[in-house]
Amino acid sequence: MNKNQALPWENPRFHNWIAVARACQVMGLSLARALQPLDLKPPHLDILVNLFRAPGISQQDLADKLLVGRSNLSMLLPQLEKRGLLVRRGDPQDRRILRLELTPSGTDVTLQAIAIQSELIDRTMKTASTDECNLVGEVMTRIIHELTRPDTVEEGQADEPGRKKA
Amino acid sequence: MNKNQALPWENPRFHNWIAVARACQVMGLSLARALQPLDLKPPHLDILVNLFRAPGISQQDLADKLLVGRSNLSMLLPQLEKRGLLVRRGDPQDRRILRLELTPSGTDVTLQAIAIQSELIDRTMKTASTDECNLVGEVMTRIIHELTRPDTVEEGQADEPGRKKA
DNA sequence: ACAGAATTGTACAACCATGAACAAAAATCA
DNA sequence: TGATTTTTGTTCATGGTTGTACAATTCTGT
Repeated sequence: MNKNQALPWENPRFHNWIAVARACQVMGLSLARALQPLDLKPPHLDILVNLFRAPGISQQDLADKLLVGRSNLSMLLPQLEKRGLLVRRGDPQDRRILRLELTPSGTDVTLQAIAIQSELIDRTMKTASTDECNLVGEVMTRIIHELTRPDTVEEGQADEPGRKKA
Repeated sequence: MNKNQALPWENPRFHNWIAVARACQVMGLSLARALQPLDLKPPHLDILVNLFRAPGISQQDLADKLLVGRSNLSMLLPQLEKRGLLVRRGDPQDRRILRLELTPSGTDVTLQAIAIQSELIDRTMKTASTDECNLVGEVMTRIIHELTRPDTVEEGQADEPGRKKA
């Protein structure tokens, strides 16, 4: 039991990551509250932003970007479509695919939501200098690459988050 | 509409935070996979670790620490109790309170889970130097304080995450 | 002491997310 | 061409999370 560090709380890597995780959690809660007036939740915002930046994307590609399952989108997208925020148009070239696009009203809501999120993030991150901020982003990018390296991810045939890339 | 920054993608604070959020997401997915052999999910680990560090804590205090609702714990704790990982003992001083404690078997599982999590975090954070790592943690701590400042949180009387402190 | 307020944990309905099984369409390959 | 495999999206059962309503207990103020 004592051949390696039994309790990792004095390990800087460990407790510093715990701080990252907690910051994400409180940011998520704050964002959820800030989005309430628009009747949106963070997952909805993720969808809308990706549609804003990549109009015409398919549901599968969107699921890959968001790291969620296709079934998730199959449940959420009809709701947003009924609210008139987006449309799903069949692709004549490949009739399996539904291409997603924001409606004008959806674009409007998306811009409002982005403004809310941006304001929240800006206020929050003002506690760090630009240099610190950039360093944090750089470290996080390295972490993402480390965790998505194909040889450390090796996984099965699931429908769900983190599939093998075509 | 153009009185402020319409699209914040060239804002360093914004896109660097997006990197933080994504890193947390992939870390969460990796942790969930790494915990599968123990038949635990990240929320279970959060509970066990807090019981390990604060034996005898009440459900309410635990919910406050985890930033989840009491009802959440009322659903999860009986499962873990049935698995023999913890016990809920009534407090003779205050008969409303159930005090939580790990069983020996629960302590054993918790130590295994912590080892798994610690290994994952250590491998991941090795992509950053100790100084970078500490700076990240410091920035995150500032962010947490900013987001939990009482005057910016002002909220209602909900049962759920982020209540006013007694 | 006692009435009203506050706190702790539970029960339940609603919603969200996941993974497996499925149908339709396209790609592959003999 | 025709058979097999792959890809895309849906459906459904399961389980996780939230918020509300509630019973039991303790606290507060008079």
